[in-house]
Amino acid sequence: MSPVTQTKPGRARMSAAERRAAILDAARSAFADSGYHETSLDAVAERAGVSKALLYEHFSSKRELYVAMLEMHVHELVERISGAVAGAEPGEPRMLAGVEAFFGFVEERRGAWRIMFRNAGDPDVALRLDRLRDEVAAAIVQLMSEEAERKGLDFPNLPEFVEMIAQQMVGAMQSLADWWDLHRKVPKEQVVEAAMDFAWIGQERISQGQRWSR
Amino acid sequence: MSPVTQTKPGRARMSAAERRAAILDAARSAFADSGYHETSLDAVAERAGVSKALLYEHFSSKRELYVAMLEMHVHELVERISGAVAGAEPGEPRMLAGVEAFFGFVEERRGAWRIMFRNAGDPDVALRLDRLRDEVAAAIVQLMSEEAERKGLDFPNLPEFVEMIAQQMVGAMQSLADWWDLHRKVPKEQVVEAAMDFAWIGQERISQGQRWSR
DNA sequence: ATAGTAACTGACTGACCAGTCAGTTAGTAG
DNA sequence: CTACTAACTGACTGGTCAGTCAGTTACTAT
Repeated sequence: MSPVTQTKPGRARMSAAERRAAILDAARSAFADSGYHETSLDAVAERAGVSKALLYEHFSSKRELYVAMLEMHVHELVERISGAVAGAEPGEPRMLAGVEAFFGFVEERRGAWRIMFRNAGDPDVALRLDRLRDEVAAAIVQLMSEEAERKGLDFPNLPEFVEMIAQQMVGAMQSLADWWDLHRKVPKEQVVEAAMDFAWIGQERISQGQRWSR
Repeated sequence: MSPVTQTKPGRARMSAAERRAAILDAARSAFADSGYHETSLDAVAERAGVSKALLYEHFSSKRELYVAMLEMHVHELVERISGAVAGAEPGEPRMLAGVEAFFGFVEERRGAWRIMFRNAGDPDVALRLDRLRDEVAAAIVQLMSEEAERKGLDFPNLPEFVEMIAQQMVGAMQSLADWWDLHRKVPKEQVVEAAMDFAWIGQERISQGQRWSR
């Protein structure tokens, strides 16, 4: 037996990149459980199986760690949606693809979803998320405009109008996702369907020039 | 001149009820500025022009103070909406009344709105707000069902379906209100119109049995 | 006046926690 | 084997802040 160089099990030494990834993962699960302010870095360190000091070898502050972790998931979400949208035919199939990609993310990355839109807590972080929402809304505005042009219709000339519709679509999806998070028994297809029923129909009628009164 | 009993100006002694109200008001403005965690009770006390110890004569903890303040505004919002809804004819006018009351609140009570849905921060507080959202959604479900019955239509039998539509309506309004908070130049009527265009049309078509595909 | 009580305060404490530092340990190049 | 470096740690600190306490001040009833 050569009992030399024996490291504690589970305390394997890792390369910087591996350790960084492990810390990000621990951060995700810790923050998802308790929110930003309620989670101490000691708790994150413990979950990652390292000392708190090591966290500072990889991230220069609590906020930086949080933001790096958040950004990772934001990036994934954006990639998934924009990939799905880009690969679909214009019009209805495109919207369906986007909606499905979105709810797919929510389904698979439950923890990530919670962090992204339910725990912000910190003002700066909330700001970053607001920007994300606005980007998504802007993308929707873009698609709706193309759509309208394709059909030879024109939207109400009021420039804020389309923006307001897009903001509502984003809010509706987000709210539905939150609800779903607490009602997981409902299968994804039904959720997607409800989203399409509500948002697509509303949007489509509006783009045909129909308004609520008269 | 009778320079006796002279209190420092602005440090007037008040009855318990007056002081309580003053503290709640200071709390609203302080919390609205910086969020729950970022606001210290010393800051609230200073804004109210009293010592921190006095806060504890009226509220037994920071959270209790926050919740009391929140509850006050939640109550006002609920009253305004339910009052407006109750006083309107069923169907479209009813929804319009509700939407108008809602955006009226957002317009007049800007600070309150921000506190309520933008800087919860604390998990318990977020829970209270979730419950509010669910109550509102439940009320919408109720109205939609009555509406459907009145018209002799029936909604998709799937019980979760109506719930999902209602959740989306709530989310859409909330999101639009947030957007409006940053784009105040847009007049209320246009915001209300956009909300009605999106949500009413979507809801109405669905209640006529129309679905997005086929 | 005087006693009683309700409003109010300054000064304190104990816990928590982000962030630091002076090291130790384990791979790895020569 | 040795020197070098990169991964890693325990123990500490300084600041913040919710919550407390031992009072003081002003109003009110008798």
